[in-house]
Amino acid sequence: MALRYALLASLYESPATGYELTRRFRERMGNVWNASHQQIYRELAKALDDGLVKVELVEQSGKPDRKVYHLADSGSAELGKWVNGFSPRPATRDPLLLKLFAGDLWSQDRLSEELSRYELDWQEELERYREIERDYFQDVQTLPRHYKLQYLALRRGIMATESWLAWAREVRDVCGAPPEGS
Amino acid sequence: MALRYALLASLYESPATGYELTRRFRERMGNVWNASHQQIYRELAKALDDGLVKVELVEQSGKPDRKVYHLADSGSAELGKWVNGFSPRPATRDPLLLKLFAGDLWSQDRLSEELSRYELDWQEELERYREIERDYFQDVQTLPRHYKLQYLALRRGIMATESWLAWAREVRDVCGAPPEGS
DNA sequence: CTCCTATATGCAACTTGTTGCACATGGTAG
DNA sequence: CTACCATGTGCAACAAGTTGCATATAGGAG
Repeated sequence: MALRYALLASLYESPATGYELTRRFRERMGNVWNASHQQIYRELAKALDDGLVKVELVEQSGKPDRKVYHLADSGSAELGKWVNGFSPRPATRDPLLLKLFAGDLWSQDRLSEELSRYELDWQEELERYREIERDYFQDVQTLPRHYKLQYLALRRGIMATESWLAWAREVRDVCGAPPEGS
Repeated sequence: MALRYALLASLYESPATGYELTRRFRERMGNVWNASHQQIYRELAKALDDGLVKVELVEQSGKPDRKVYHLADSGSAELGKWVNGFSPRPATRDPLLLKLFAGDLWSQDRLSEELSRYELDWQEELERYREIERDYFQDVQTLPRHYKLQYLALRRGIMATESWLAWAREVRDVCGAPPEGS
């Protein structure tokens, strides 16, 4: 049911179309929740069926009509119940770490190569996050609680990515695989 | 297909029954891969069907026979191919972070309470990891590569958990929710 | 004596996530 | 002129993960 709550939580911020929700997940909430547009459209239809959201049709010329989804009263009630309940930690399933257990089959060069790709990725992501931090969260203590909490989600993204980068350095230390430029 | 490779990787270490694989995932590889016993038995049957593993029946009195699975040649070949290919980063879906986006519906007390539960959990996990580190990985540089890589998986667990704990402290700083004993 | 835990296996139904495809148009890059 | 990208919606098939149940025995806690 968690995707359902992810959608409700995003609609709680502001009404949106399935397309916009897809972008929010990809761009602003990538660190928090992921879902494809197919999954989102499917789940929105179900939530509509269950009366948790309402739709407003907005006609457009050329393109298909926009279906703007709003949170219904029962929707925010449900969301409230879920948010105030306890959620267990998500399970980890990481292919990169898994490969370490078949290390003898993994050539040192390929490990190093793959690690470099990940590092580039993490570095880029970290820079994106830091930019958002600079641009939108200068004076955190003065912000209303709502934005403080979103800031904390961003901070989690930053810290998680930094932690991966620090780990990558340890991998190179232990395995003697020097970074790209050395 | 990734669960399949998780099983092959674990069998690459040593042959095991479905039951033992379940325990390995839960105890030693919790940080890397998770799967229920139902999922594991189902996937083992499929892998057997595809000729990637072999079974050896070991009779027992009282209990059901043990089915000890071994990696077949085609199994380690497949595993080798997968390990040396590139795996994209897994998507994140974290209910705790998601709740931050519906912050107005989340009472300060419940946030603080839930955070405390997570912190206890992380703390315990961290101690378990540190114990393993102390007991089995004293002289990392002298270990063969195979164990070095497993050590790095453990290090990832330690660093990830430490990072979560550091984040929890930031949450308390920003939200003014003091830790348990204060 | 009963309940719980550990060992050891598995089926069936359901939910969630992925992948490939489809349609419709306007703008921009080559 | 053509190909791709952005907007906007969705179906269908499949793979993966969850939840509930079932079976069988031995040992320990209460």
